[in-house]
Amino acid sequence: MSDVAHLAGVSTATVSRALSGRGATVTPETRERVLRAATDLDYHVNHLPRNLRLRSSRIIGLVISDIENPYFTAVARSCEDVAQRQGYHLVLSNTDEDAGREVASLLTMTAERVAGVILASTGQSNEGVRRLLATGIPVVALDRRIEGVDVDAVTVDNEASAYQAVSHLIGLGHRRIAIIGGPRTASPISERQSGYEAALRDHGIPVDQRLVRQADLREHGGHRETLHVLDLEDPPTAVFSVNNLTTIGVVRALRDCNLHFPAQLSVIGFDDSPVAALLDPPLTVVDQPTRQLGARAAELLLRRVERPDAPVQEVILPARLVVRGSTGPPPDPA
Amino acid sequence: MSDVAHLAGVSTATVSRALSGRGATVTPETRERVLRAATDLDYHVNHLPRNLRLRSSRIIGLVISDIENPYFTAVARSCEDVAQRQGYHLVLSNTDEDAGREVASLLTMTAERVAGVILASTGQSNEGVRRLLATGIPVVALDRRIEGVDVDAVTVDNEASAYQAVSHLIGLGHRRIAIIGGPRTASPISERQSGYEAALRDHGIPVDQRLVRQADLREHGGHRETLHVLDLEDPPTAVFSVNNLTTIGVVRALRDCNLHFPAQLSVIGFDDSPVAALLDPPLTVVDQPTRQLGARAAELLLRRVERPDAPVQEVILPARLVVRGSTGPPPDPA
DNA sequence: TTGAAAGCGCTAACAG
DNA sequence: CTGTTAGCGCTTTCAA
Repeated sequence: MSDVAHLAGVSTATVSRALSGRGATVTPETRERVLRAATDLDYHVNHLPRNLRLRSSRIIGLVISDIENPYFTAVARSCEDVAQRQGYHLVLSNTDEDAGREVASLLTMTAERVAGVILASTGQSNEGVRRLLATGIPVVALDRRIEGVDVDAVTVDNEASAYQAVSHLIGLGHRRIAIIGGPRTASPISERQSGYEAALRDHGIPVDQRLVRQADLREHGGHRETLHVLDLEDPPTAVFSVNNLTTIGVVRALRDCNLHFPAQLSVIGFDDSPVAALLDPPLTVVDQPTRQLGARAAELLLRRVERPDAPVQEVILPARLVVRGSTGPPPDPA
Repeated sequence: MSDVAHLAGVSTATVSRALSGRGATVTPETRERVLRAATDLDYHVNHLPRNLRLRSSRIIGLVISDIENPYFTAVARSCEDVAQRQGYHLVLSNTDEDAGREVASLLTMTAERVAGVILASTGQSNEGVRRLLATGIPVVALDRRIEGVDVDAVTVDNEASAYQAVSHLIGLGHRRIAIIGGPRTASPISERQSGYEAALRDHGIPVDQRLVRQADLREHGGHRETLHVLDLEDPPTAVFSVNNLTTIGVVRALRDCNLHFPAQLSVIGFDDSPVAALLDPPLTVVDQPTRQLGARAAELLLRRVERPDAPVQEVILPARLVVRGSTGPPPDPA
């Protein structure tokens, strides 16, 4: 940088002003000279000292629980689009639903003084979040609320969408509807279960706890729990799967049992994908607004980076039931 | 930090040595005192000055062309696992096959002085790579070679695997085999096309250019090009799709035309996934070793971070044909 | 509008 | 083994 200053015949302060041009006042002519000198010397700014001086970087962290889940990658993509447009870069970190990894990630991000963090928390510890906030780094909760801290959040109206999905099944005549759920610690999952229970209750159908299963949020869990409910003496006529990965397991289980949907069993999954529409028949699903989730989260975060003490905001987005071929009336009573 | 030094009754240099403990020599007793002081004051190290001083961060960049492609997320996951185990963090950047975004990403990573970069290049410009290397930041090519620069690389033996896939079809009796390819600029794609041509040639089958299609690497392209070849007066009896996203389009096109595989047309796709096995019948695919690709790339990079002038290494991993139900003998001549 | 100079908070020579 | 000291390369007051 001092080389550039020399060549342009100015001070390093002026080079800085000319190049970063942040509200700085430089003669167009001086700027021109500096720019040319920088080009001639193939000079490119180094962010390390800048970050130190500014006590922050233009990087925002996105911490998700499963990088291989299309739901999160869709969210990540839209986050990145928004961030990039504002001149921020995205650091992606994958926790695998492991609270320890989550904390470790957040501590590193704190140490690196990222500009802010968007977090889909495992919900098992908020130590990492507390340190971020203590260091003055804003946090936006994505997909899941974070217990015990008051931060901006972008979530989906899980209860309403589950209610709608289950009501659809009830409307088709189903009475025995299984739910393949997950750990209650994740708020979206427990909200979907609540929506399921509310829909049954409102239609005068008692909740049969044997039909309420908790799987891991993987294909394996969906497969196992589906086999479990199919094995009951009074099996369900419909299955509501609350997660895209478990849905794959559900479909595989039906395939294994040689059961066809919707003739023998109706299926509703969560999250849409090109492949959901490719199954035969195509899957009825609850489609989450992933694009918007990511974009809104990034917007909320960047807004707060600029105005750290704006009022806390919570955005709840609606999901939408996409009715396709995997749901139909229950089979005639055996 | 100076607060901690005060409380522990030592200098900041000793605090640094005690906390980062890099080959540093501190009495266990002193370290103990420093650690306690740090805990008492809730002190946590700030990487910004450290990065400046060390002229580098412990962050490695991973630049991919499509964050929503399961192939790349699987690679990213294994990269991150390896990196994290060595105390590095991963910055993920998505270029969307856009050379401009690729260059911009690499310039930012250069400015942030990441420890190294793993790059699946669009192959349209190596300006970003040149600046990285000029700044002394190592680069590993992933999936695709980078023209004009001599760097470590981890790729798949695309030609051999395509050869194997097409030979499988020929062995079943197919003679008219279409390939749904992509832009030749991406080396894996053009290698797969070469493998396709070699297999035909070795079996005495002429290459019919009307069956060689170049799609974008998206679902849409696969769909369109499949419809195109099906519309020929002499349509193929088998389709080889060289990309996981185009394969989805291929399957959708067959669905649209009410064609069943393998009875009326055999299909081979690229990249395995839980869903490929769920289609009815399940898809025959070329399964790339994504786990290994990511892990080897990260290992190569970290090795080079430590020994910058080790000899350049190129790792070529084999892919494997997984024969399932979507391939069978061609239909009886009409 | 520009320059001089101070400093961001660590790390690493060097001396003791 | 530990302290002193000198930076890392920018940004930003403050004064001219």
